[in-house]
Amino acid sequence: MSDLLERLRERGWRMTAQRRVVAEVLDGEHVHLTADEVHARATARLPEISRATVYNTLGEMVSIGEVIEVATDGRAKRYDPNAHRPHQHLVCSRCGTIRDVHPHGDPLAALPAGERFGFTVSEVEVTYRGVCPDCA
Amino acid sequence: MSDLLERLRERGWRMTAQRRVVAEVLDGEHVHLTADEVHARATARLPEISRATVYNTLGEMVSIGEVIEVATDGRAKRYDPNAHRPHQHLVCSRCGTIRDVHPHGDPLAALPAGERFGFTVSEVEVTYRGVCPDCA
DNA sequence: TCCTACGATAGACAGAGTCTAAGTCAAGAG
DNA sequence: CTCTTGACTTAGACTCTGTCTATCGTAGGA
Repeated sequence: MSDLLERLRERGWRMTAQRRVVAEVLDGEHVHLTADEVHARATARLPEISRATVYNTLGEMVSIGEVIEVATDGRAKRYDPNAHRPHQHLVCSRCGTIRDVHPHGDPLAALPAGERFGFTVSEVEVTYRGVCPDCA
Repeated sequence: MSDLLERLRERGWRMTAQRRVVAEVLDGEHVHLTADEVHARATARLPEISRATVYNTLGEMVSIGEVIEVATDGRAKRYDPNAHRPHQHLVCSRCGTIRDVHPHGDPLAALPAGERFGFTVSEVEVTYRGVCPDCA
């Protein structure tokens, strides 16, 4: 557990109680939390942690690539600590559950040059939608 | 043009000046606008139209399937009147501009049965990200 | 132990979207 | 054509998510 914390330390991060708590919350969850959910869980362990710090810390983790930001429905972003392996998401349209999935092939290759309109395309995000077994 | 307006009438919509203007704005644009951009353009033709009405009207169009809502990371949702033909989106990560693209192959086929976890997968949404020529 | 630059904090602010109560008007009935 | 009615519109307050700023605190090196 908490090799996320280990990797952050290796990157020269100053290790504060707040950052430790945020990393632990993310690492301990199997579902993808919103920033405010992370804040709520962090507050349980460290009552004086502020919302801004949670947002900052999450933002920093995202920018160094340790965590992925997932925008599922235009509501709050969710944070996915499982950044070390490329994966896509499978979302239940009823209950909103998100699962990580690993499709084969490179979806980027499916976009021909003639359809790129001069963009420098760097990434592709695939979201499968359906109904999970529990909701069916 | 404006068969969107025609289809709305056929669905028994009460035809008000506001709805007409919103439909015309959407129909006349080839880029995908945010709700507030739709409001700005609508205001140019009908100065007293309110923001709530634009949101309501867009929401209704989405719910009857005449318009697609595109949620890009954290930013404002954009509205895509091109709902009758399947397509995917190419988003500029700087300015948020969205273009429709048509990749080849069926992205649904890339998800093997063993990765579906019992879900009935019905649709897939692919978003390519990059930097557009103007922002480069 | 002491310093100081990096990190944390509270709370104001901003953007996107929703809700409500009250007023308006499209379109069917007479 | 006029009346009636309930669907539609409005202004603006409100909520939610996220950002910024000024100030305070502290991790970790000297």
